Amino acid sequence: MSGTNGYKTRQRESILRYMTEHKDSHVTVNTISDYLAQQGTPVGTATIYRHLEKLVEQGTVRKYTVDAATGACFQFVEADRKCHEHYHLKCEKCGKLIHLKCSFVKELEEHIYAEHGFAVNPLRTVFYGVCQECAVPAAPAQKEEQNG
Amino acid sequence: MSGTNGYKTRQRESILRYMTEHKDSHVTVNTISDYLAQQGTPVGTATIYRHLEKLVEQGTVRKYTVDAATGACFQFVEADRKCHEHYHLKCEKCGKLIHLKCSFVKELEEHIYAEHGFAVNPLRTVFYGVCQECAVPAAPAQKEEQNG
DNA sequence: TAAAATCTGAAAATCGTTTTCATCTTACAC
DNA sequence: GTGTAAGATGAAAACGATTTTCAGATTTTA
Repeated sequence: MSGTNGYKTRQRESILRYMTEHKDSHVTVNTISDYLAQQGTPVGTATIYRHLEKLVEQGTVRKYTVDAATGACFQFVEADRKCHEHYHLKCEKCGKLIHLKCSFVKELEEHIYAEHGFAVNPLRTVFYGVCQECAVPAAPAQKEEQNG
Repeated sequence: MSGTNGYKTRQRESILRYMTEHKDSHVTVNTISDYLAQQGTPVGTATIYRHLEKLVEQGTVRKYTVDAATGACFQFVEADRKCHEHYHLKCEKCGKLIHLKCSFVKELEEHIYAEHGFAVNPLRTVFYGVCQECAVPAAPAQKEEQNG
């Protein structure tokens, strides 16, 4: 609490490194678990969950859900980017994160605050949807899990 | 499949009626289960899940997730009502969920699609922030589940 | 080096959701 | 009405993601 960021452990390093090296894909706890086990440096799932939770709390990692059956997804967020000044668009299909720099959104933020008395937090708010590349003209009519 | 919509049963009627009478709230399987049990017409959760699944398949009901810990939410959808989809504001402090019916957001949605080529999914997108009640007064600071 | 703070992971506990399966109901022909 | 096949039901077990427990291991700090 008092400025501490926790002890430096092999597990913590492994997880953090994995996150920084996989910024553009849907990372789940299993993804990480399987990878580390395969690398010969297994880490218990409980530990992975615990570290990710802390990383999310401190804003280093973002937590989101694409498919309820798959479980939570996590994504590393770069600190050097002024992410607090813009919003994000997250493609539900490819997992890509788009940094949206748009004055329109800022206006909406102000509108919501002025008219609805709600102070939006840009850091945690993510717009989910489908990006241009993943937008398929011909609807494949799959048996996909609904999510909205 | 061949035009059949299943047998007409008490359980099916109860569930459908509940959905049509609660179009504006977050309905979960437990919500329905508790209500029907209290009404003296209990329906097993497995049955509720089964019926909701069918209703979702046929487009009568929409399935979405607001909070992973709470589980799936369901909402009755009327054909003429689809354009009235609304967004949600989630207070990070007290956990309250606010239904935001605001044309400004709709405009933003259209703007993002037209100018940024991204099709926002309104039901999966949640604005996180702080509500009016939790704003200035002593922060209630709870241990809420993260979801952004 | 010792004590205190923190971390780890196997196993158990939770919790939402799905499946199993033996038993009812409904729809429909006779 | 009676018989029956397709479909529905629900208690309990199974499942899968996530959390908690707890005894033992590790990192810090003094």
